[in-house]
Amino acid sequence: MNVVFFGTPDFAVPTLEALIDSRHRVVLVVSKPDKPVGRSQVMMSPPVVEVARRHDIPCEQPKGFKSGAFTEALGGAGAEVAVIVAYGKLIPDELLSIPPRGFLNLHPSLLPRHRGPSPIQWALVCGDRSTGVTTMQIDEGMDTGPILLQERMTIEEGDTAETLSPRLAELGARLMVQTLDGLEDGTVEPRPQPEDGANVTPMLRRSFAKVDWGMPARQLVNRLRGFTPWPGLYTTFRGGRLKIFGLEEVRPAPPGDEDPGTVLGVSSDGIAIRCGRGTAALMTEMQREGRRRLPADAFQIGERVSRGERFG
RNA sequence: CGCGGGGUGGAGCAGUCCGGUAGCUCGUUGGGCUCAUAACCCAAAGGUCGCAGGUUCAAAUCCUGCCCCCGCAA
Repeated sequence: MNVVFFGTPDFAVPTLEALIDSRHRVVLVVSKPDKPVGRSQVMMSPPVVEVARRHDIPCEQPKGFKSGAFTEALGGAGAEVAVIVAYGKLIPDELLSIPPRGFLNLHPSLLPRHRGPSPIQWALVCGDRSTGVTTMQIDEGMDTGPILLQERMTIEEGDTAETLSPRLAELGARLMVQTLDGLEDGTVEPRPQPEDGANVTPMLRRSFAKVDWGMPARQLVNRLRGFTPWPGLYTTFRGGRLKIFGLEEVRPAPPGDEDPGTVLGVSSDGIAIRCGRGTAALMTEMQREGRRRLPADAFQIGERVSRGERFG
């Protein structure tokens, strides 16, 4: 089949490459506009665009869909189906009917669980033991369309969004090719999503990164996993910002009624901090603003954190 | 030119504003103590103070340029 591919970040790259290598043909790639990146604000193209260029596939990077220019380009591409993987913009309903077979989406969760914009991160934040990928047909709702194929994946104890994303991207890439093959052969049938177990994940926001030490330790650890590498986790310390890169729950938690954020003790393993509901967490790796990222023992040598001091 | 912090023995930091023989904690090495120890005591080694130039009797410290690392914001 001739395919139009919508995608932007690294997560979308494996699917695009898998489609290029498949029996289908990518006739047009659509991605978000270039944007300035980094401290020096250099203009950078999205990863998907880089791949498209390497394969000499035509590219569109519309700023919006209001003008008819893009509608025309989409219609003129002559594709039977559109595939969306982490494009980053909502497709207006009036475009959905342009490709004869509609729009397909690769969603990195086991729908209907974790609909919405940040399913990978939220699976980790919720402490899920497994997650997966779903291919589906797009309808007017938010990730509510009929399911085509689904595959489960185990979440490892040490997984973060950073380690889980590429694995799901690879799994999803294979699944999307299977889905297209199956649609073409008539062996894959859309089936409606159950409403049971559905939830919608909120878009990640910068403000989520600030630690609330009143949360139970386990929840803070899960948030760190889900928010790595972005937006991360930080707390305030001696008037500055302290990024947290390593956090473990202390079990069993030492007894006591200190305020959340209080330092319970310091060792070469890390700094033990009181969290919500009587729990405690051990901060094992951190970074002061302007400074380098450090393991707890090195941090402690320079900073001399003492028992009773407060974070947050 | 988006805003800001930092580069000082192997590690992490202080010292820079108010120039004057480089300091703290940890580590390393040797010795001691101990049944023993990552614990304790004593001692030692180890530094072109990011690079280049300038001012000065004298520069980690003041001035100029450059390199590298990082936080914020995008």
